[in-house]
Order: sequence, then structure tokens, then C-alpha cells
Amino acid sequence: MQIALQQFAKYGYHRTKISDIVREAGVSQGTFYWYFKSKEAIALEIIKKGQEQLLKVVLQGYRQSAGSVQDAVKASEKLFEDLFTFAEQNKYLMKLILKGIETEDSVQEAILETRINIEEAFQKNIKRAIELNMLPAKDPALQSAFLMSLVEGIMARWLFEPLVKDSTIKKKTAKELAAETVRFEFFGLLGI
Amino acid sequence: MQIALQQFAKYGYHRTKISDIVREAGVSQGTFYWYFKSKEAIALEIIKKGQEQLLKVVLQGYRQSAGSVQDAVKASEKLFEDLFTFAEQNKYLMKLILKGIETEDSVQEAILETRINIEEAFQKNIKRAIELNMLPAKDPALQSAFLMSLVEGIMARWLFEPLVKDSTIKKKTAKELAAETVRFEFFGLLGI
Amino acid sequence: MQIALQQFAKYGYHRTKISDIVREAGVSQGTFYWYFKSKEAIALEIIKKGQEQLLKVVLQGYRQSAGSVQDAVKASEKLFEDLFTFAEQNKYLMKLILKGIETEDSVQEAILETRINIEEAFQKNIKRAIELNMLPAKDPALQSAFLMSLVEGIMARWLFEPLVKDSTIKKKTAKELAAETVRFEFFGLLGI
Amino acid sequence: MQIALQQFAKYGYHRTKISDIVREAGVSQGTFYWYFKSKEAIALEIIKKGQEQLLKVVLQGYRQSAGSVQDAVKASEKLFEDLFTFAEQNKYLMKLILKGIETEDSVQEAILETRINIEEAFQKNIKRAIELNMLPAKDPALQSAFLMSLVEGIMARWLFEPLVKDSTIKKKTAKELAAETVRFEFFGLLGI
DNA sequence: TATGAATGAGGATTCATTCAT
DNA sequence: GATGAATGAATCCTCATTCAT
Repeated sequence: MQIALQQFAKYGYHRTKISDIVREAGVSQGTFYWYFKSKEAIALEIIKKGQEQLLKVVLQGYRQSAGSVQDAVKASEKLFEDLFTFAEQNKYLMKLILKGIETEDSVQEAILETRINIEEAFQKNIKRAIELNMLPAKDPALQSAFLMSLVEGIMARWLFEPLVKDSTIKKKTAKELAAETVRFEFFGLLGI
Repeated sequence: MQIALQQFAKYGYHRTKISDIVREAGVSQGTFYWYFKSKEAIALEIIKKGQEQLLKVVLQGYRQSAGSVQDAVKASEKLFEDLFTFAEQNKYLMKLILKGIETEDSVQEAILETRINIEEAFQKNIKRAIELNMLPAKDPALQSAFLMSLVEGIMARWLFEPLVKDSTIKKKTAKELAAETVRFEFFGLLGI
Repeated sequence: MQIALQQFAKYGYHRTKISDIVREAGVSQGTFYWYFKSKEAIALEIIKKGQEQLLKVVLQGYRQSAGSVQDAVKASEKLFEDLFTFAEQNKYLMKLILKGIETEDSVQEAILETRINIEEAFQKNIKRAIELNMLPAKDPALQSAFLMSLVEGIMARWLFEPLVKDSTIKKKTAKELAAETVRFEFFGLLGI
Repeated sequence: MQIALQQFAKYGYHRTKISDIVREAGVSQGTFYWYFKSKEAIALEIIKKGQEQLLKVVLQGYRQSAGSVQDAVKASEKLFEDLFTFAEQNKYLMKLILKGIETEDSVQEAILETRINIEEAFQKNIKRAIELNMLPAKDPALQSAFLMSLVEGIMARWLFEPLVKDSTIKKKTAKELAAETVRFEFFGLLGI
């Protein structure tokens, strides 16, 4: 599964052949089909397993007793750092989740589901913060979309493709990146 | 080319068969190959043409004589609105550019190039704003990454997949979306 | 037809495309089909026309009033020289006739017919020489096969592919080659 | 490989379809590609293997301790008989080598190489005979070209296409043919 | 006569999947 | 459990030929 994950992430689903996977794994084609029903099945399993792990991180990140804005910032920082760290350790999985993959619909749905779960966790948190008067009462769905866009985009640039040349982003640690992202999250371009 | 673009966006490169494209287009397979050297060639041509149009929008969006922060906000609003409008009118193209497709490397490079061009335009603008003391002096590469992440994420949710249920995002106009995105851009979650 | 002949000889029948022929000729595909019914038709026409010319040479070569062996040698020399000269001026045609070409059967039959005609002319001549006691009474069919093998092989090596390295054969004139071939014809390896 | 060889020889390379080969062989198309990389690859393999066998015959044919002309004639007869026997048993292979096929260049080169090897073996032998004063000192490259032309031409007529009608050639045994060819080789038309 | 766009049958090759051993 | 040879449907692309203009 690790090998398949890597190849899917590197070359995409269709360009990854079963024969490639098994060659790398040092087993025969037949063996592959002993463990997995089909190519689609292994992709699905990979995503499902990744989803679980990722969601664990996101949900853990919210064990916070919010109080002041300061607390909210702290909590956000903690969550982002956890997320970035997880992403760094699961680069290939994140590539699939962030960039998607051209597959059977079943696999795409699984990926979508993962992302929905995360964004909903974000949203729930924002709603709570609004209730506690820690954030101005704005459309939480939109705000969580902003948040997740930020996190996804930064993650992708950090791990895979810093679009602009000589970007500083690649060299940052998960902690630094989390801090800067949170700053932008709360204060925007103009923020301190 | 339109039909091919649609199919690539809907089903991906590999699941789109030449036979599908020509059936939809009402011509024969041979005719396809009279106009395009290969499947790769038509994909490349689609991207190249789209890139041109998109870049035109981005570059036009920057004909601004910046002065106050107010001006910068206005300019940003104008650009985002143009971008969102273009995206709305070129949904399928944007899908390819935002989500990528699994293709021959040549096509992927062309897509990457497009995104790089846009992010660099963003970055140049931020640098200028910093020089004019309109923005605090922070890492422009990172700021433009934030910006582009925002725009890409919001666009994707607006046009294709509002991750969370009953999201309000789908119903907004390009103008509204631009305004809200700019607000987040400059002031973050805490902003007015 | 000249262009087609060249391409058939150089690349073979199947690797020569109508589109190649017409591009070289500077006309359109449609025009080709105004003048020739099909690819097979042009090949056939080329062979037929070549056959006529070649047969003329062979038949002319036999306007001899044989007498002594000396006369027979002379006559043979004359014929071979004519043949070699013709071959030199019709290299591409000879390539088709000597090496054959992978085509529709109709074309192959036409080529075979040409070669039969020539070998029969050779045979008739040998028979006459035997009647006149100029040659020992041996199987004329076999002798003419020897003769034609000689001529064909030498021609091919002279015009296209001297198999061995630094072969002297390429540099010889038609006259020289004819002389040496005739010597071998009459006297073999041991001959003067 | 045998089936492919037959079909290549009978119909030529381009008119032989993979689907024909596998149908005859009673396997599926996929199976073909399990054993051969491509159509070109099987053709190449066929030629290479044939070349080896043929060269073995030619080289063995030269284990002679030459002495008198008589010896040389004997040696020649032995070699020719071996060659004709091999050709008779490998009719299809010989067809490819003698008549060539229109193929990818790689295959054509392999065929050419085979013929060069044989002619060079002939030539080496003639040179030795000249050194030993068994043959008059004439251009060995030309003489070997004569020899090989003879052998090739006679072989082709014996196995495939006796050009003239009611030719006696078809009915001869390898031994008889070798004897007659050698006679012509050494003594020409006038020989005893 | 000439054009060149259009056609579509045909053919090589790929690759997920099966299955006897 | 493991193997790897075998399968054949699927797909891209070619090219001789046609035909409206």
C-alpha cells in the first residue's frame, strides 16, 4: 500500500500500473490480487486509512477550552502545527487529498468526504468562537472556506510546488508556518 | 476543443477517449487527427489558449495607480472580481488549472506555468505595496502564496465543490465574493 | 510516377504513403486519385512501363549472327553492357525488379513476369548456341539460371549494396563489369 | 516464432498481422506481447537466430585442407551441398534472407549483416586459394560476388521461383545442384 | 482538373484481471 | 498463500480512399 500510494501520488492513478507496483514491491501480479480485489480497491483502502489518521489529527486539535482571542489564536496555532506536521510525515497521502486524483468515482468520493470532514470541523469551531463573541458574527461557512483554502494552499506549496521562484516557504518548519498562517488568518495582510 | 475541454474537466484526461470527443463533435476519428496531432496535442493547445486569456485578465487587473490602503483594497476587489467572472465563464478551463489533470508531462508543465505566472503577478503587486508603505514589510512570497491559496480555494468551492453542506458560497455573485475575499485578505477573521 | 518509383524503391511499398508522394510532387491527395485509381494501380503502371523498356534492351541485345565462340562472347558482352547501362540509368526501377517489393499480388506478378521474360530470352540464346555447337550440350534452363543469377547479383552489388567492405565493384564502369562478367560466364573461376 | 517466420516469408512483414500470427498459434494477442516486445522484436529475433544457424553451416563448410584444384572443387561442392541442404530445411528463413523484407530498418540491417558475413567467408576462401596458386590472381571481392550471386540465384530458383517454364531445377537434389553449380563456378559455360 | 477536408476500417499495443499449478 | 503465464477488451493512431466544392 505504501508503494502504491507513492506511485499514485507521483504519477497519478492511470499512469501507475499494477505491474509497476508489484515490481517495486517484489511480488507477483497474482499476489497483488490475493490482497486487493482490484486497482480501485487498493486506492480506496489507501484513502480510507489515510482519512482516519488525518481526521484524528484534526479532531484532537480541537480539545481546547476557548476563552480569549489569545486562546483562539493559540488553539489555531496548535491545530495548524499538528496538521502541517502530519502532512510532512504523510506527503504522498496529502498529495492525493489535496490535488485529487483521476480515478473511479468511488475513490474521488472518499477523498471529497475527507475534505468535507475537515472543513466541517473548522466550521464548527468558528461557530463556537462566534457564540463566545471571540469572532465577529460573519458567515461561518465562508470563513471556514477561507481557512481551509489557506491551509490547503500553503501546505501544497510547502510540500510540493512553491509556485514562485526562490520562495522562502520550503525552508520553514511546521511550527513557523503555522504561526504565520495563523497571523494571516486572524489579521490579514494588514495585521501586525 | 470546447468539447474536449469539457470532457477533460469532467472525466479527466485518461477517461476521456478520442472516440467520445468525436462522437460528441459529430465527426469521425480521422477528422480529429486531421486537426490535432494527438490527444496530448489537443490538451496542450487547450491549456495554452486558456493560459493566454487568463493572463490577460490578471495583467489587466493591475492597471492601478496605488495610493492609499483604500486604493489597494479597491484594486484588489477589481482584480478578484475580474478573476471570478472569468472563472465563471470558463468553468471547465479553471477546473483543469485549479485541480490539474493526470496527463503527459508536457501538459502538466503548461498548467504549472500558468499558475506560476499568476502568483508572480500577485507577488509583484505586493512588493510594490510594501515599497509604498501601504503594507507592512513581510515576506512577499509567502503573502502572495496566502493570496493565491485564498483565491484558488474560494474559486474551487464556488464553482465546483462547496465542501460543507448548505454553504452560502454557491449563491454569491462574483462581485460579492470578491468583496468578501478582499476583506479577509486585508483584515483576516477579526477584520471589520 | 518517378517520385513514387523512387519512394517505393527507397522505402518499400507499405512504408511509402500516398501523402508522401503527393507532398513531394507538390499536388494534393485528390489529384493523385485523378490520375491513378489506387496505390496498387500506380505501382502496377510503374512496373509495366519499366518492363517494356527493359525488355526492349534485352531483345535488342540479341540481334546477333552467331558464328564462333568469339562471336558469342562479343554478343554476350554487348548485351551485358546494355543491361548494366540501362540499370545504371534506371536504378530505382531495377531495385524493384531485382529485390522485389512487398505489394499486392498483382504487382508482384508483373515483376515476376518481367524477370521470366528476360531469363527466357537468355535461355533461347543458349539453346541456339548449343545447336550451333558453340556450347557443350548442357541443360539450357539451368545454364540460363546461372547466367541470370550472375547478372542480377552483380547488378545489385554494383548499384545498391556491395556486401563486402572495400569492394572494387562500385567503381567499375558498365563496360568493365560486362567484360568481367562475361569472362566468368564462359570460363569460370579458372578461366584466363 | 515459426509461425511468424512462415507468415513473414509468405506475405511479407506488413501484410502479416499480429492477429494472424496468434490465431494460427492458438493464443491471444496479449500472450504474444508477453513473449515479444513488439512485431519488430519478433522479426529481429527470428533473423538473429537464423543468422546464427546459417553462419554455422558456412563456417563449418570451410574446414578443408586445400591442396590441388581437385581439392578445392571438392571443398566447394561440400559447402554448396551443405548450404543447399540447410536452405531446403529452412525455406522460409532463406526467403527472408534472399529476398529481404520491407521492415523496420533494424531488421533489414540484421539481414544485410547475415549476407555480408557469408560473402566475406567466400572471399576469404578465394584469397587463400589464390595464395596457394590454385586460382588465377583476380579481384577476390569480385569473384566472391560472382560466387554468391550464383548461389543466391540458384537457391532462389530451386526453392521458390524457377523463372522459366518446365525448368529442371526444381527436381534436383541438393547434391546434384551443388555439383552443377561448382562446375559452372570453376569452368563457366564452356567447361567440361 | 484540382483541392483538401473528411472518412472509417484496420492494426499495434497496453494493462487490469484471471486461474491453473 | 504465491506465482506468472495467459487473456482480451479497450484505445490510440494511421492511411488509403472519397467527395463536395
